[in-house]
Amino acid sequence: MGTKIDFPEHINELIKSNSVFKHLDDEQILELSQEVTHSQYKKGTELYREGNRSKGVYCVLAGVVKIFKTGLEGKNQIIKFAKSGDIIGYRSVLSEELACSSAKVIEEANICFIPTDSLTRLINSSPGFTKEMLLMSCNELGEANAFITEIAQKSVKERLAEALVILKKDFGLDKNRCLDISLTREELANIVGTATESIIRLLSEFKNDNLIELQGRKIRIIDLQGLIRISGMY
Amino acid sequence: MGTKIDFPEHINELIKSNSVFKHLDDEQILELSQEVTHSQYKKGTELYREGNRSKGVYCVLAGVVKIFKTGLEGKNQIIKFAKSGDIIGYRSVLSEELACSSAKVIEEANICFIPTDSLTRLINSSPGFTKEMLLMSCNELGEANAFITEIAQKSVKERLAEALVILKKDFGLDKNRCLDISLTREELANIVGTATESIIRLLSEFKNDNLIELQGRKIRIIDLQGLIRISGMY
DNA sequence: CGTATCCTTGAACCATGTCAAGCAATGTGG
DNA sequence: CCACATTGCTTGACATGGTTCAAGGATACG
Repeated sequence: MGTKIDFPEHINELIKSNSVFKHLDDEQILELSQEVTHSQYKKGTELYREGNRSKGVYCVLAGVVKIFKTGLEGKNQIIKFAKSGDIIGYRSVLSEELACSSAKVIEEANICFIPTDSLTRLINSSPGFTKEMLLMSCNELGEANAFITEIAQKSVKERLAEALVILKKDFGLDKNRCLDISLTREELANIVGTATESIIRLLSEFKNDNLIELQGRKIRIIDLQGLIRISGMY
Repeated sequence: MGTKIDFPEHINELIKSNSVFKHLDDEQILELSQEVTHSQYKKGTELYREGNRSKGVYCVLAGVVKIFKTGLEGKNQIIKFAKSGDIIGYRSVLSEELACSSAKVIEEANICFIPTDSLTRLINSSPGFTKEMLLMSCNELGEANAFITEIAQKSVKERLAEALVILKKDFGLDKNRCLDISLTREELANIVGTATESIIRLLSEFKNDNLIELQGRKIRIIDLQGLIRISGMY
């Protein structure tokens, strides 16, 4: 087993991180490995910003990045979180448009960067790669459509309950059964699409109803079924 | 000029309808033409339904189809309208999942159907086709993300104004400067994500403010700039 | 030309946003 | 290590946009 060619460790990790790369042959990987850069990013780093020209895509190997759009009065809407295995920023690169969202590191992250030209070459030379990208895009599209319906039809309380359930699914729980992601109240509000104050009041309501416990930003899940019931998921 | 092979007329129209087909060679088109079916659908026809297994994709040559998701209390959220040149239902086919939305004809439509197997073969044999599909998917993804932010942050009034502006852009105006698409108040509500009554009250407010005129389902656009200003688009 | 669907309006209610004020936690420079 | 600044959190009071319910009128379509 093992690769025949001795690629840098971050390239091996990159390839393992996402199935889009699985069809590439050694030659394509070699070429790619000479163009991919790799960095550690601190919390708060902005990877790209809405309205700017994209220079390439980012592949998250570790850490967490939030993807968001800024509305009229500077209020942000979080579209998704990217974590290990996620590729972000590809939409504007492929459509050759300005970035339509911003990306900011919210947990120290380990990220590879693939320049536009390299990505374009992969698309043109590897049908398998393109096909995997297409699948990825379709999956995100399905999630986005579900999100639209949810935000349009459910109450803030239902949406918050669902957000907690989804965060639990995506990031899991630590040893204390707390959500393994640290978000400010404002960020929670920017997921749910509501005011910070509403989040605070609902979280404390959930606490009173013995669904969760709170210690600062730590949210301990006590009654997952209860949250699912409130969220109206099925 | 003209094609060397004499394909059925609907196949020629299909190929002209959308750039995803532009990279196919005569052999691929010939094969496709033997598998594609073609029908006229009356208003109200259901093409597919949320939760069912998809058998293929639909290419709209003429008419209008609404794509929507049904929420908990039977309330629908319209995700998009498909018209001439649009391909629908591809997400679930490619992801091999059950359909996550429903499609219903709202204006008599002329539609080609491409079975799953044919689509899969095209994807596997034509990198150009796959690439175009990827672009299409990315564009829809961009629109979906914009929609999320809008519905999460804007008031019902702003969203209705924006919906009218977008309908004007997508469907144009007839000779009387009326929107060239006929929607019930309920359908408008299902786009905007609100109650039918709210739409009625806001439409009549817009009428009082000399932005639009109403004659049944006909909506005449009087002051497009005014609508754009209210919508907060820029 | 009757039936079903759609549209409209009023009234009451309430979920949610907004504003204001104070506290807690965290970080920074002297 | 303290003082100060900054940022985030919480709570209360209040305003209001939007939903819901109910009832009657208009319109579309077979």
